[in-house]
Amino acid sequence: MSLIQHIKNITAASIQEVYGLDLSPEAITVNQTKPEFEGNYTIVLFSLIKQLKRSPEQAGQELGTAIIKSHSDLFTGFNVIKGFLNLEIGDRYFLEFLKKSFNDPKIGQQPPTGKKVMVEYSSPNTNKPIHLGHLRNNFLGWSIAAILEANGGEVMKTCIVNDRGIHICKSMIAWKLYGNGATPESTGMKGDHFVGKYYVQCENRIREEAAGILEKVQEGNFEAINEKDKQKLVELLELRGAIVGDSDKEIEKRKKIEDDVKEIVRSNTPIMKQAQEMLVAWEQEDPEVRALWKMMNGWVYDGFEVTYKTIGSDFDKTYYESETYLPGKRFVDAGVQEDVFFKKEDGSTWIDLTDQGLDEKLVLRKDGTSVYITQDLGLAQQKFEEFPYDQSIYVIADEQNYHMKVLQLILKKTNKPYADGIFHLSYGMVELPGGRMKSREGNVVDADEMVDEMNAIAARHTSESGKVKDFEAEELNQLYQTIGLGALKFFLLRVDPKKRMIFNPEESIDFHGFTGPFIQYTHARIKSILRRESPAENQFEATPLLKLEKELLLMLEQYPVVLKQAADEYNPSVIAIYCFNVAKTYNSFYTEHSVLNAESEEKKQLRLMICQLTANVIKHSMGLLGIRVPEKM
RNA sequence: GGCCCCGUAGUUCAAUGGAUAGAAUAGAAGUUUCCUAAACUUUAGAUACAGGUUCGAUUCCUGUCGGGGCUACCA
Repeated sequence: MSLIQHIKNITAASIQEVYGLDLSPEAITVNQTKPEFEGNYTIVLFSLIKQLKRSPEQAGQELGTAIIKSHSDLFTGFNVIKGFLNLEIGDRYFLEFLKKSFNDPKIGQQPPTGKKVMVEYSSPNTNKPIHLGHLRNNFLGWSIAAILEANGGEVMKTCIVNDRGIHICKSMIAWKLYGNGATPESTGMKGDHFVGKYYVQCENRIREEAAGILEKVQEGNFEAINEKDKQKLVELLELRGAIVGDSDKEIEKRKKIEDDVKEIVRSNTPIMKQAQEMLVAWEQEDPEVRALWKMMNGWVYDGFEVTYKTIGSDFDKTYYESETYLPGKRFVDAGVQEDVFFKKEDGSTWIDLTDQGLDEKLVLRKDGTSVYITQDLGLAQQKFEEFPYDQSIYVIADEQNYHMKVLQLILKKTNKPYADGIFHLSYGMVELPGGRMKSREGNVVDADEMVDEMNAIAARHTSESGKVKDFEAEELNQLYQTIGLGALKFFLLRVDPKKRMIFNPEESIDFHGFTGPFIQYTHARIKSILRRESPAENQFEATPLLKLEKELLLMLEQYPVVLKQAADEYNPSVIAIYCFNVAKTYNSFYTEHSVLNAESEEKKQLRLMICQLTANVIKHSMGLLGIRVPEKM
């Protein structure tokens, strides 16, 4: 049991004993004592005083006395300041903890709970390479899976590849029009980048063509627009003309309408029409289109494989949208039979969510083809059949909050037993100082380039320090990768997933301070000591612990609590922050006290054990973030 | 228009309703005959604004201002 939990239980028992009041241990707030006060843990009494019918001071004195009296083996003193009861933990507890756990490389690992959890993450589109935002997704998903496993869960990692749709057709049509039969091999490009090049080329072409059409449309010439869109455009242009003022609101309204107009014009460009035709041909299983699709997706998968291997993403099962959209349609058909979905006159299929405060939602187009959410319905069913989970986590950016809400709601309305287990791990997007990244506009930070750059910086720092001159070339490469990727992963995981974060490409990611390399360096320093001497498994006199020794042990003892918190909150940043604090405290300890030249043999043994324990906790916790720690750097 | 999220040092991030709001970085000043200075020590600097609830509010509620997202027969 963790010390904090133990203190809660003891406090509840003491309250029972002194006041005859039955309180749940969970109703008691126990914090770590602020450094400016005496003590290690603090019981906050304010919330209790009404029930205890005492002043905070009096309650503190009475409780403190009772707690010390009943557990003189654990506590050595207390003080009361205002409503805070500060408790001093005796050295003995920490020494026993140290002896018990210093040599456990799997420290923190919890026994199996039997809980089955599926984690879907990464889920790329196959029309372009992955960028910095996708890296946050990959690192988060991988780390959450590891954290849940460490807490005793049985975890299955999955990935849904969005391998069909209009975006892929854009790459395909551009390649057909401008590629001249080029391949990744013939150009020496990585497959995903190669295909992404054509996606951007298609977008550029759309923009060019749209500009010309837009000009004509504004002159009242609609010859390039289909009949239905023409109606819409006329309406929109009228609406726009009616807004004449120049207040901020009116300017914004006009801009919104203009954006709608642009979007309609874009879909009427010749190249876009070709892409749409290609999509229809794909659904009709046109052999030529399918062959091209297979070939280009194959190139992308070759590229992804390299990137995934580098960044450490792996999956127990990969799903493909091209294989789940048909089950999705069947899901909808079944729902129509059960009257959960309904058909409109034009043949489209919908679900009414207005009783939930949402709108009606389309689930099949009037031509019977599936939309985005259709395949998610089919996939959810398939997932549960293959892995009957207690919980299914979707690591998806927060721009899809509405989509995920709708998905879960539909599954509930269709009485699926697995609907309640669905959890959307909604994370904030990575933005640039100028706003969000848009593949369409090409202002993205490419993942492969980012990794290369981080490795290069790691190489520069390493050679400047000159500390690993005995390394072979291959070892050096490994080290650069460990440090560079460690810096990148830590940078993206140290922030609360729910919050969006800003990355400034002008300032490269730091290697000092609150960073991965800082912690890796601390680990390497510890290992340098342990290479010279290992702790002996002998009994040592419990000499009084010095302040930093005790502080470190106090912190290390909390590791399982931190692990649980990270799992409960689906938040790897809890671990990143904890691990940084451990490393920081260790560095102070390291500077202040010599290990190998300690004041006495007992102190040396004590400190060697602390070193060993610290290294184990750092290695294990960084491992949960997907970050390796080097023996030397 | 409707729904949702976010405003904390110059910057990037912390803070289950609890003590004097923590870090990192950038700034200023120091530390190496001694286990790795990617380190350590000292210093200065912030809760957008106005109300309310509370013994106590960065946190909860209301309003104002500012930023973002969603509201597709795109994915």
